[in-house]
Amino acid sequence: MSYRVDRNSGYAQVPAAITAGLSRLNVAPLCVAAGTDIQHEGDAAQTVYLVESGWVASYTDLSQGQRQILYLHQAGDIAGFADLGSKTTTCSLRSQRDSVLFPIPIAMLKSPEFLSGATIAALFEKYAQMQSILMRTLAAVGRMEARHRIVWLILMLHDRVADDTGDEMFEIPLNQSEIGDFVGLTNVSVSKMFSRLSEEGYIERKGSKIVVRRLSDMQNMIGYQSIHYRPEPMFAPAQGRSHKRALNN
Amino acid sequence: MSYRVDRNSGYAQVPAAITAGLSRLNVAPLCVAAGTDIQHEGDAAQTVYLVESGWVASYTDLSQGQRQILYLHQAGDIAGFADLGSKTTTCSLRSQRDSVLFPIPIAMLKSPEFLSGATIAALFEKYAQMQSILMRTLAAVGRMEARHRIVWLILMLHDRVADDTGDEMFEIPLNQSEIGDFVGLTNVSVSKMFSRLSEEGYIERKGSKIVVRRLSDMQNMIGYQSIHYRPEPMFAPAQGRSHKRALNN
DNA sequence: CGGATGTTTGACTTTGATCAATGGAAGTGG
DNA sequence: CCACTTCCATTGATCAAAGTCAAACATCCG
Repeated sequence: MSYRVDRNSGYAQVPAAITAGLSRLNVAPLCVAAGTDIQHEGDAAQTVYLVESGWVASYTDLSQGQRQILYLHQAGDIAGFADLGSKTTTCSLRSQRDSVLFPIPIAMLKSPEFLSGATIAALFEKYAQMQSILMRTLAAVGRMEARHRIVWLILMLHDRVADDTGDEMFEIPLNQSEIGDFVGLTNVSVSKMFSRLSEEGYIERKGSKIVVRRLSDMQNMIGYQSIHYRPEPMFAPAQGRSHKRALNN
Repeated sequence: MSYRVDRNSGYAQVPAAITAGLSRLNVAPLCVAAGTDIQHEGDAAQTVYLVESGWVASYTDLSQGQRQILYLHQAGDIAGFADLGSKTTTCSLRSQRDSVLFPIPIAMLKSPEFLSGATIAALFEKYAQMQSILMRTLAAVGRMEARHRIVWLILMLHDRVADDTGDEMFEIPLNQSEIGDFVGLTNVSVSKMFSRLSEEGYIERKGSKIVVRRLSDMQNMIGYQSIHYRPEPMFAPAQGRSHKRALNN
């Protein structure tokens, strides 16, 4: 697996090629406290946000007051990209934790100055990864029973947050109502499912943190396939080695 | 809205900039009959497919035999992009109707030959649009009751297939079980919802085709916002003026 | 301490799933 | 042309999973 990174947030970080592009633009970082509304559905679409650290949620509110969280952006993700082609934004953004963002004006994003070959490659890769995660979310929400959705959420976050320290404890940057808004349940169901999973020894809960105790049992329960970040850059076909089997288990 | 196009499939078509990139690659079109499996989950990820005409579905099968249709690709869409960064594909592809595809090897997709400025622009725009539709799907599936999901599906397809001929009849390229696999219901529920919508005069059914009879009532029912394709190309590549500000028209 | 925020639990209700039978349309082969 | 099959859609009866409602409990914090 390799790909270790220093930061405590696991190995998610802004790809070097994007950092490089960014440095050419002279964009100032933006620090936001947890719970800040960064963008509201319907605003003019002018900026995308590259997450440097923290957690940001993309969500949308439906006509009958229900909310759907569409994506949890971690370090290295770009929020707001879906609105690149529209006049107004179609989703809202909110920081779930204290976060640092780089607001990139769309005009700049499209400038040749930013779009060097390596940066384009990194962006494509990022978008592919986000699309893949979105699709997995859709499959979980569309076709799994409540219990399995929660297991899926835990495994997905565990996967995205994983580091090699062996410390398996991590935090879900959502409260139970928000978890419900993410996986299509109510806070009550979420609470019940968590309690059951805890009773049955699949997870252990310490405050808002979680330890996965029976990882492979949970993976088997829902047939979970690990999200594998590519250990080698997309545009450097390079030596075959590495992820032979990264998958299953 | 403008943007009329000749073909009978409404105004969806392959963006010119992508056609241009394609012509530099010498890719032969691939004709597939309706119901053909084009790619299976787990295959090596080597190719993406640009849809020239027809309908292609991306789907995934879950461990307990359930299927989730993730995306309906129409002319101009690219299927398989989510696997750009992985070794094996995470979704399967199937033609829902007779279709013509351009299989683009990923190595070629990444070649500078294909990736001219205008082609990059068109790809970004396409991905943004697909991400946006995926997010809307997720919101519908995650947070709407059965009846509203069906209404959403009809409106979404109506939107994507719309042309200006005033002929409001269109075909859903899915049978009722597949519709269920798309919006997270069973075929039985889908049948009941369609029957009710028809009784109530929202739609009219002629064989496998549909006419929307009370469009704005349906839009109000679920607070539907039209997917708006941008009336002008994002990078305005053709006439020199290139990337100045193309956006927020 | 009081207030805000979030979680847990139980009683009850509802939506959509499941099961099963029926019917229709299209295609095939004799 | 008629049996026969296959694939799909429809309908009704029943059931179960998750939603709703409401109250209690926990934590945190000034």
